[in-house]
Amino acid sequence: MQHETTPRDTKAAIHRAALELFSGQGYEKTSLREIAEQVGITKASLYYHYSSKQELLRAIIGTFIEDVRSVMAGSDELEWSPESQRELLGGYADVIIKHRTTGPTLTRDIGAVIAALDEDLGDLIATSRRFQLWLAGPNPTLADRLRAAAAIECLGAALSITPDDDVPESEIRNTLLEAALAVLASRTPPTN
Amino acid sequence: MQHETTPRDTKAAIHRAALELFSGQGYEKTSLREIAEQVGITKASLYYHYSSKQELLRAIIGTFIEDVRSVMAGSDELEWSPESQRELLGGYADVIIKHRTTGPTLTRDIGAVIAALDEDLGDLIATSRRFQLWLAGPNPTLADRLRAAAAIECLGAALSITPDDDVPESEIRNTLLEAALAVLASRTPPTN
DNA sequence: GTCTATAGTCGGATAGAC
DNA sequence: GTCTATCCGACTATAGAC
Repeated sequence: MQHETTPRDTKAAIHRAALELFSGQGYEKTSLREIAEQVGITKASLYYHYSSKQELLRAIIGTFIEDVRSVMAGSDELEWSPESQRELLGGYADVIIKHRTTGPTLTRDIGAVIAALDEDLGDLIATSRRFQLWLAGPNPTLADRLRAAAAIECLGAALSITPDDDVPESEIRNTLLEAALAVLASRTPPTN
Repeated sequence: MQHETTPRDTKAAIHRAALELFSGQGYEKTSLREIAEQVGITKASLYYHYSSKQELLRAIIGTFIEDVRSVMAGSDELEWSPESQRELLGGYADVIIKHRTTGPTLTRDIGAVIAALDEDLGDLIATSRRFQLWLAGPNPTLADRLRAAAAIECLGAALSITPDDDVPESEIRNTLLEAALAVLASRTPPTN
């Protein structure tokens, strides 16, 4: 009862507003003035909660990055097998679907995201490479690695679902997971 | 022998420099000052050749967009069949591979590209929707449409090939085309 | 915690001399 | 065709009053 607005609400409101604006019009095109306006405070107050625009972006993508890293890191511990391959790919699908709302921000302003990741970027790229390689199976050819990349792209299609097509999440998950597995299994072209 | 530099060279040099910088650091983050600096002229001179930053972007993505539109428009004329499906998907793969260098710019700053397309955007989206729907086959379910989206994403993996992996383009094409077709054929999950 | 005010920077774009 | 010089606007960020 010390303030008329609960202290933590403002920070959360900023987070929400920023996510909305970043998704809608991109990171670069969104100014702190706009965010502050939407929340109903001024730019200066915003700086009390987040010390820079980048830190705000980091706060938004942070949990997503953590989840992705955690799933990918599974490839360092699990032995490759068709079953574990399916399991990890499924986990990856889950993470993408879970963070669907963050998707547009990530997709539209990769450059800004990369800049925000800064020192964590190296780790993430390395982890991602290992994941992709693991996914390609034992003794992979170049084509196998290409297929692994394509399979990952497949799951990214979950980000392209517009809100008005309200497909249940479980169907998105199953359909795309099967699609990704089909990609991995698509060796030796039948005709060409 | 009228000038020390051939007249048309400057315009081409600007185009090259812009493509390089846009790909490397994104459209928004690249300033006209940087581009001019790299070419060895001033900002003002740049405006002699391109009347705005957007027009420069349009020049870069223009031929790609035209090629994509042209391939997708094929779905308006061809009757659906497994063969025509394969043919159109192959054509799409060809276009993406051909314009691989433009890829990063397109991927990284979708927002700017959309803004640059402006009045052509409506057409392109409509064409793209029809293409995706056509690809999903006759009387498609929601899952079929999802698979069509995923198949298209698959081919996008061609954009993620780093220059140092020098896989021959024909192998990229065949591998990804087979992968995309596998996605479309991945109906009725075996277990779930 | 929130405000006003402002510093300081950089962006895109134009005018006009050469 | 290229330059110098300059405009205007918007942005991030900080200082300091309340």
